[in-house]
Amino acid sequence: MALLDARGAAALTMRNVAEELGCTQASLYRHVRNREELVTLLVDRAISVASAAPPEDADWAEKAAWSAHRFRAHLRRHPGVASLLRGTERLGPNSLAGMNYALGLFIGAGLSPKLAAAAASSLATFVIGSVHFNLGVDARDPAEKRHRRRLYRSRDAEAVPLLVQHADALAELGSDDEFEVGLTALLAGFRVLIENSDGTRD
Amino acid sequence: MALLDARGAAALTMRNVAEELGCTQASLYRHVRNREELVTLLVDRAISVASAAPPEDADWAEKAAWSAHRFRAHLRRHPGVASLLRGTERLGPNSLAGMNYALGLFIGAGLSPKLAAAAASSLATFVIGSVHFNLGVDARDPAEKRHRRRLYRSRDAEAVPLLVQHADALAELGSDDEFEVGLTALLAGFRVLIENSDGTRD
DNA sequence: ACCTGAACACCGTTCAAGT
DNA sequence: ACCTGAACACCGTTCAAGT
Repeated sequence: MALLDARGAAALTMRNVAEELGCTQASLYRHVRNREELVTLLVDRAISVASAAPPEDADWAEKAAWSAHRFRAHLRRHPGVASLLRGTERLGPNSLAGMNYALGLFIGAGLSPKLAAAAASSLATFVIGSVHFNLGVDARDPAEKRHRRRLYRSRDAEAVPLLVQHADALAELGSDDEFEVGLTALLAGFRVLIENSDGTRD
Repeated sequence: MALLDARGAAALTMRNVAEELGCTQASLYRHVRNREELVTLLVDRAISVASAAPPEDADWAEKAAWSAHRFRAHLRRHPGVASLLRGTERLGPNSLAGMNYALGLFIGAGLSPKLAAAAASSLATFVIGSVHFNLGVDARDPAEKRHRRRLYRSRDAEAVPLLVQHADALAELGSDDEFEVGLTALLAGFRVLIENSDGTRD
């Protein structure tokens, strides 16, 4: 994990891990089936750190938002972990615990187990996806902002007129704002879903 | 692209591409700066195929849903492309055209350019994320379904009681349902956003 | 200009051999 | 049981040399 944080996902090779641990690469295979398993373990551990319990005095939407923010913040602080996240690694014990928690949250809010699971999963998809697609981009860096604006403005005004026209607004939009809008929309959508399924309940 | 579809992302090596093209690996670097550039070009081409125009007689939400479904379907038919998708590769001409289209859609629906960009970006994040995190999982396969149910049911009932309790419902939930719920929620949330920003408009 | 052959510095994984 | 050294079959990239 130290290696991953310090030198990034690309440096997480069996040779480097072995060196960090002071043994040969071959010995690692005594403790871990292959590199894939090592990655799974690392990801699951990172998830455990990220999933603390939200404040008790809050409704489901506030709790969901709180957890989503915390999870995202943790992943952004450890970009190496984020870049390792794939669909196949949701099976570790800590990932499952997180899923169990989210499921309880949405069932408590009034959704059926199936809908609750879909909602929880969608939320996780969005959080992880939004980190994943903004890796290596620091939105707060002014140089980055200028670069984005120049990029949009220099495009072909015939092909993508709106990008050119609104280059300033687009450059201004950081990944934080983007995340906030998406999260708010998703939760508002869940609320609509809850109200609708309330109506059709027997 | 043929190589990618036939043998997957892992087989997309410079040596294999060279062999497919009937030349040496070294010659590839005459046409492409490095492997990264090759990937970017492939991804952008795939996006162009996926982004056809939705039917004219539809409101913004129907159009957005139509495009999202089409994009997702295309990515699922070409898993190799999906697994190559990263945040850094949204800069190809076709990706930008898609972004321009989505921006127009949400501005037309009544959002400010900034909010429209955030909405478009969130939607893309969700679509790509949901494909990404379900790679290699065929939800319709009954064996897969049984396997999921067994997986949930065999967990520790103390640690993750809800997963065990609702194992059947969770196993039933495929990635299609999951996507549908998330997409609907996101669009419903955008609608709320539009109504609110209508009210506060000068 | 474009291509080749050969090399460089890396990977993940395996396995007989040691203790 | 755990570790080592050495190898195997791969990577992406570079570069002098050819045409």
